[in-house]
Amino acid sequence: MEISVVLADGTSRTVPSGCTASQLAEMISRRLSENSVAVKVNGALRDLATVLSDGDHLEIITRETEEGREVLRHSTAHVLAQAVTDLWPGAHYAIGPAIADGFYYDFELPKGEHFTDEDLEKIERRMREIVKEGQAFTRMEYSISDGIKLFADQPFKREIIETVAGQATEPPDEEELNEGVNEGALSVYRNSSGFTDLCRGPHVPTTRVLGSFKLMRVAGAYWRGNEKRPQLQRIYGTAWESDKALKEHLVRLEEAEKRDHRKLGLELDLFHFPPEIGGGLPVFHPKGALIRQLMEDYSKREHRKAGYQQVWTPHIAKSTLFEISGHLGWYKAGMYPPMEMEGATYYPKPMNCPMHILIYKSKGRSYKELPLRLFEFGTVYRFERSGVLHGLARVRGLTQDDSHIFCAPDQLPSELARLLKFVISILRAFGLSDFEAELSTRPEKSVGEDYEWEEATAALDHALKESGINYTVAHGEGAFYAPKIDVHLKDAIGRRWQVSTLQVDLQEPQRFDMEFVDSDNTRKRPYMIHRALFGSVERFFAILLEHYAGALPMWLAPVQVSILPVRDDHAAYASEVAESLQKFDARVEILPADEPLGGRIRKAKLDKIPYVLVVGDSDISSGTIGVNARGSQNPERDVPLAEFISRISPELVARPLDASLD
RNA sequence: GCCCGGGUAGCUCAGUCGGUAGAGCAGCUCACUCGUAAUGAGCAGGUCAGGGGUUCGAAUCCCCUCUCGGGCUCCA
Repeated sequence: MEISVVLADGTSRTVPSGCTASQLAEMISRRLSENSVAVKVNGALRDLATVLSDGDHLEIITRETEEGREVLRHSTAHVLAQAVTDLWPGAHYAIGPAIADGFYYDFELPKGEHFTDEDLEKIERRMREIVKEGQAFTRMEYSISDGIKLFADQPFKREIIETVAGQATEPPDEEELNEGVNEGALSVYRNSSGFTDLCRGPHVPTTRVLGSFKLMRVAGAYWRGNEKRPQLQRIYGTAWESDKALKEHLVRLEEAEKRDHRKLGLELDLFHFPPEIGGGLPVFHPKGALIRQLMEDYSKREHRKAGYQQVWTPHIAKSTLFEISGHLGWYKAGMYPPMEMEGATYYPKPMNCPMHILIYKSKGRSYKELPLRLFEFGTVYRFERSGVLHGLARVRGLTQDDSHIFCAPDQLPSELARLLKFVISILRAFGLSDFEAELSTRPEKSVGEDYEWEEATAALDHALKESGINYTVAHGEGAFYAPKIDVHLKDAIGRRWQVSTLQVDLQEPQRFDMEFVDSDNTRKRPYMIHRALFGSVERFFAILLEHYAGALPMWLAPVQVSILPVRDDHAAYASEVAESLQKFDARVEILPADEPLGGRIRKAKLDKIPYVLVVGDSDISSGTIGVNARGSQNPERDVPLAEFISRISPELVARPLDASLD
């Protein structure tokens, strides 16, 4: 008997009945067979041991594809659990999925034991033994009741099974499906040594195909992500299709570490976090403050051009304000504690919106004033839990480039579209170009009328379509009072950061009883849009530093040109050159000749100065300079000063070309 | 907040078995005056995060606190 299957390239192939995917791969080529880790049968991932049926559409998954890596990682996680249960008999294992670049597995050790860093080496050694043994992964199906017996001494596995079996209340979620539980039957994998795990699979045929992995770290993780449940020990690892790919990944991690804004902040003398001030509260040194100022100045100018009016509001306000706004109701945990003064209670503001609303309400508003766009670099304070603080990316005192736009209901779609374009144009001006947006819709727990939500969500959707930006819809991920758009960007080494956020607020205009007089002389309620563009200046600062690895574009560099006289007697000429450049608003420093030139070059390079100029005898006589540009391997000699000035003057002016609106 | 790991000079780090603190860079002084990624010498710099305990003796062992990092949870 023979059957016919369809391969990924569309061709048909006749194979004997009973043929498995792995046998098919062997028939096609030895190379394919060696590189295959799983198979997609009619679109579903399966083990290579799967017996093929007539008419199946097949795609052999090889190890270097994303899906192939996922299988390798998942199988490696499985080996990790096996190693841990070998070394700690009685250890409970919970879940162990593949994740970006690797995998993890959560454990609970007997007698309250915890893993230490040294244990990772021990576990890794055991894993390598298992890999060497070439243990086969075999898939089996169990009934729910047999499964519960099988995992009698594995409480977490049992809980997963019981949940699905209806002995608990929750329906199966994605995680449980991943773990191999489905209505009525369990999918279980057993190694040849007897280790058994609940798992949907697929897995590689034997552990021998694994090996390019490394355990990275141990961390705490709550069972099912719930901080009320037991805290387990999570081991993270990375795994790849080859040692080469693994090594490349480790090099990428090193590269990312070099770009860490906390490290760069220290090296380039930009900011630090004095313990005397407190966690999450940075101070900016002169160079860091200058960069901030350049960012803010540019932003302010563009906001003015785009029809925003800048406002200023204080840092604290009486509790009354936050009672009206509702912050004390739903955001209290995120607020700094209150201060009592003259019988009133004051809070540091966690957001600027209530104060901007008061500016709106300071007088009667006409439809002729709308949209009213208020804008502020507003510093807010939020009580972030100590464990979440992370350099400038997550702080307790932050400055939002915050805007609140009040418009008539019929202006909402066009205003949002305009706003999103503006946001993108500013982000581009900072040299960022890889964006993705996320539209978050109404969550289950929320307030407001259905028609309001629909209208606001449709307006946001319209804006996204107008902007042409790629976006996904995150169903039910909106704030409880408003749908929103979040803009994410990818930096130079592919990391995603969330920056801008746009929200259509359905609550605050009501809470503050805001209104305007329309052209028909009736009072109407304005719509309100919250918008942070950088997100926070601190965070955006961090993103820029990491994106550029500290080598900021000319217009943001705190020092743009470093001038190095070769000898002391060239100092006067160096000053002349400096003055000429300063006439064009260049930020210049001179490194005097009290140490050898090579040493000074090195310092300037480590400071990532865009242009290092060397001036000596021949330059004085002919009015030239030596130019050593950042990133260039070939310093230039005898460049006429005027020529250099005209070369850099476009760079000295803030902003790249596509920064303006429309 | 929770789990794991750290905290030694401004920075990066060494410090063995518990015997009382060390290097490089940075800083300062002096000399050197040099054409493209580290000139040399000298000086100064420390309550070994803080507190408590064990000990004849603690950077080192134990406990507590603070703080930083990696995660979890959280994130308008």
